[in-house]
Amino acid sequence: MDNRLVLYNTLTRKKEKFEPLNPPFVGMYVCGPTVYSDVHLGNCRTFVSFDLIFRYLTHLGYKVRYVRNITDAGHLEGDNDEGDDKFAKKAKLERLEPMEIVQKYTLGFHEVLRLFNTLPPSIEPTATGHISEQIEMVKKIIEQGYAYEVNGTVYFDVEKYVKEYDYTILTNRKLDDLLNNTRELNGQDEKRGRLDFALWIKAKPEHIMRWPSPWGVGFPGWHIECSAMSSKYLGDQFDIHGGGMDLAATHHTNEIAQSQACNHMQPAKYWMHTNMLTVNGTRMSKSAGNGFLPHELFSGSHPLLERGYSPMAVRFFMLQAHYRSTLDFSNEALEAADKGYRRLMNAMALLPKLNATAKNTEIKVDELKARCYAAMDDDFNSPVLIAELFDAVRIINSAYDGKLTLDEPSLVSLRTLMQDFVHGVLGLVDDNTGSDDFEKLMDVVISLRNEAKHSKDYTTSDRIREGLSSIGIQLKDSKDGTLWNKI
RNA sequence: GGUCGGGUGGCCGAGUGGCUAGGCAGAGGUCUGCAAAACCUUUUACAGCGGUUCGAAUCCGCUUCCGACCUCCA
Repeated sequence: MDNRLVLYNTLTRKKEKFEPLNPPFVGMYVCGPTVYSDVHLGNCRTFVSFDLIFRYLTHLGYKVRYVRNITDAGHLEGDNDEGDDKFAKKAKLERLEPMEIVQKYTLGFHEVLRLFNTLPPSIEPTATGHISEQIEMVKKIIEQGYAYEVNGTVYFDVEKYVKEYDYTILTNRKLDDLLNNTRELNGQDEKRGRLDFALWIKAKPEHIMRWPSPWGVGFPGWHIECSAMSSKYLGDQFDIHGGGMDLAATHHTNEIAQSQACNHMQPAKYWMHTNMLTVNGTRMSKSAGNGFLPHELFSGSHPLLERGYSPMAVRFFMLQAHYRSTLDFSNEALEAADKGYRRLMNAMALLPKLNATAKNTEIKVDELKARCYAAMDDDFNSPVLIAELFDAVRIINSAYDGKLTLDEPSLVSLRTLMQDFVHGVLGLVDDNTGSDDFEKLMDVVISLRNEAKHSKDYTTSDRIREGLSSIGIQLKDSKDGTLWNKI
């Protein structure tokens, strides 16, 4: 097993050597979506990033248990007992039961991630399926003295917590600044401290999603589900906790506090945060109204797009940036990524057609392979990996053109390398191949055109080529025959 | 206002104290019936100003611009 993997830990703000608590097992928890609306591309980026991480850890031989939750309980719009439950609000708008909303957007989420070729997590627990675990955890936190109940609502006592623990460990903020920047408590507020947050919230009469608890009928606060479910499936302490960077300051900070108060240990050894997808330099988000929906991108129906892009081209686009960098979304950038993706896929398609020769012309596949691992070992640096793979693309194309030769071991090694990294680690597949029937049909068309060419009937051969081009099929002649691909 | 992260060539986007990132686009060439594809060659960089250093785009300081978080969002 590779032991040179280094990853950036938000907890320490440094790259650290990856040493799992119980090798070869790795526990990874990633905060999933709140399924009250369509996922947008920014959400997708996070899940594609963690898919890359999951795939690489698995590729290295780790036995990864990847837990990603579905948030389907009725959290409030704000972190206090005001505002509407998002599901109830949406249910009213769409005239559906809250659980119909949950079902609809859960299915949509799965469909989109399937199109992006992400592997399903090992466990995908839902918040509503773990109400009792959450209640148990709240009870334990109260027992430990870090929470208090007021009129059926339970609050986490941050002021007590900060006496023993570092509340701002994840984001390195100063407690005084947090206090100064938080709303004043108003007269009706039940909370003792300004930074206190709800673990369990008393349901108002109109609140639909509600469960009985020791404190009366209510629903869980918006951080407790992740603490409860991660410890249930991965233990009180596990290896990696991930999510979008936007979750670090509040959600993850409170998760750590809850787990520490309950179990007296850091829940995760490594905290990993993925950066935001931006549009014109500004974060893509639901509330800002600049969110692209996946189907708008695939079909090109979004007003800012000139055309549609395939899910795999978009995945490639995302992987060409490092997960901790922002990635800016534009027509030009997508266009470039799409072409690069096709170039990579075309080379992949040539790989089986290559023939080994007796001698190798100075191609050192082992060195290339080492560079690929070095790239991924350095905090999952997929852009550098892709740059290395384009070296392989050049080798493959040159070999196909007969401009260099590969001996049998090199060719086998090259094929394995490309298979492992392009398909296995990057999760890229060719979305442009047709069905078997279609392939056979193209063989017929191409042979007709080649007959015309041989008889110097270029009018006919060009008509075929232009006709195919007009329906998006590009022909590529070479000495060994004619290849085609969809544009 | 506080905390943090950035400003890299036409675009996207890596990286680094001295050695070509890569993709796309542009230019020239090879191949080709023509084209495409492919291959070869090639132009455009590191926000600004100081400092450390034999050497900085890379480290330090200042300036400036941008963004994220601090309020629901991956």
